[in-house]
Amino acid sequence: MTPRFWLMKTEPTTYSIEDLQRDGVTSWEGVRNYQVRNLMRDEMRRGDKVLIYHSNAKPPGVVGVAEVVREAYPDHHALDPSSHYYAQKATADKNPWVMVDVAFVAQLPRLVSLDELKAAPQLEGMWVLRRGSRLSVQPVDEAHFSAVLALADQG
DNA sequence: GCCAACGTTGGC
DNA sequence: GCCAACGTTGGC
Repeated sequence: MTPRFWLMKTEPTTYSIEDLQRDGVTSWEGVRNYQVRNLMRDEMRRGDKVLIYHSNAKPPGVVGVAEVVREAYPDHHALDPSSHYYAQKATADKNPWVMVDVAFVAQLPRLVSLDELKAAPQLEGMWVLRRGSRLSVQPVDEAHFSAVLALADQG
């Protein structure tokens, strides 16, 4: 099977790459967008590699690498009224929301900022650079994935 | 804090 | 099923 590549956004004030390094493995709960749900449920596979991206950060950018270690399973937070991720319409019988587990792989030697990603011609077409792209989980070409890691090793 | 982009909701 | 209102994302 072909290895596959992703980018996942997280706000560092909520959950940062440092948090992931500390935890080792974490469940990626709280996705409440159907496009993203479908990608996670139908496309994400164990062993897939993930760029971890800090959004709403100064500056925003890619900070690390993770790996999918558990494929989609029900996001029980959707059923918990006390959870920030409570989804009023979800029931135990009909809970549309899923999460995956990801494991820490590496922190990049340095943050590769959104500005740098935009400026890199080899990253043209990367989804995160698309205007108005709001997918918090998105597929990444293998070439783009490698190019981001290469950028991190430079400068 | 602003606001553009865009997904979701709900009245009709 | 249309579409205006509303909510969220996320860069700036």
